[in-house]
Amino acid sequence: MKVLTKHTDYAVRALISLGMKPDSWVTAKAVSEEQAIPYQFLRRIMQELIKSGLVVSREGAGGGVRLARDPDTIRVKDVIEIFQGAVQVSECMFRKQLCSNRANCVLRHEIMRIEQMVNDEFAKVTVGKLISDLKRVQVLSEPKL
Amino acid sequence: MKVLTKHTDYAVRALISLGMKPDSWVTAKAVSEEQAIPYQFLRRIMQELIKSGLVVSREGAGGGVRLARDPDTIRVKDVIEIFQGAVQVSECMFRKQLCSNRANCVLRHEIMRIEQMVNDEFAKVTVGKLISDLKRVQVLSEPKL
DNA sequence: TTAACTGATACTAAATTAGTATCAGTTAAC
DNA sequence: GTTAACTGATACTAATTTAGTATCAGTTAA
Repeated sequence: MKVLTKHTDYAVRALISLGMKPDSWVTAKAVSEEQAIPYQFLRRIMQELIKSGLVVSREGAGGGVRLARDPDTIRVKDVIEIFQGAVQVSECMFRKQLCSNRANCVLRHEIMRIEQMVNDEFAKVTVGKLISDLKRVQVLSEPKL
Repeated sequence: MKVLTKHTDYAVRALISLGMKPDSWVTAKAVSEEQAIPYQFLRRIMQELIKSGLVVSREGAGGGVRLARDPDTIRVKDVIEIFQGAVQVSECMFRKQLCSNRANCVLRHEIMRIEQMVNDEFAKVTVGKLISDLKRVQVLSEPKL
């Protein structure tokens, strides 16, 4: 069971890269090298992130992209929704006729409950949190002076 | 984000059908009609369930399939693992070199945590539980005498 | 002997995911 | 004002997964 697609995975990692270099225009090239993401693929992912308003861009030489807002306000859930669509809340609740088969219905009820949990969890994880985790890990692994 | 594939969804519903008719051989045809599952597709799903030991079959006229054990011991998690593979515990833990990119690593850590939650939840849901939920729903919706 | 079944397996179609390529337009710097 | 370094837009292909179909062989009950 694969939770995140490459799109989402790469997007989050790109957002982390951008979040670690605040107030500067970072090129797609630089991110693609830093995160080992195929350049053209990342470009398309970036364009989605720009369209959705999570990052802003500047064209031309010396241009690039940067986060549009505080990393703490960018949730992994938001990124998932851009690339994989919203976590499905089963149609069951809204369209009664789909529930005529009740075996289907009780199963969906459980699925909905679990999907909601996943949703809530991914809403708690922000790019800001990942960056601070990352910095903590890096400090721990630094050789002692 | 789709949690269950049709394979798993159909399989669970088929198991519910079988669990509701204990001690009798139920044909794939009957299940396919009851649950509105394409017959040939269900047949292949059944064959997987048989191979994996969740159901047993009897060949020939008057044959069919039945649950191999108590519905309370058949977990949705088991079914997911048959058709969608185990919930991925990131390779990150086992192959250190994949963690050289730390942005990747902190993200995976969160994913692993959430996957574990999902895993645990689907382990709690058994076919027996779904059947009892189902019976409860049916009683509630019966017209009063 | 025949009809009702499952066992095994090969196949196709559709959808999703992953990745590539190209050309147009913008900007900084020389 | 030309050029190099960028993003914007968009069209395309390849690989993988998911969904579904079809067929023939073998087993069993009646």
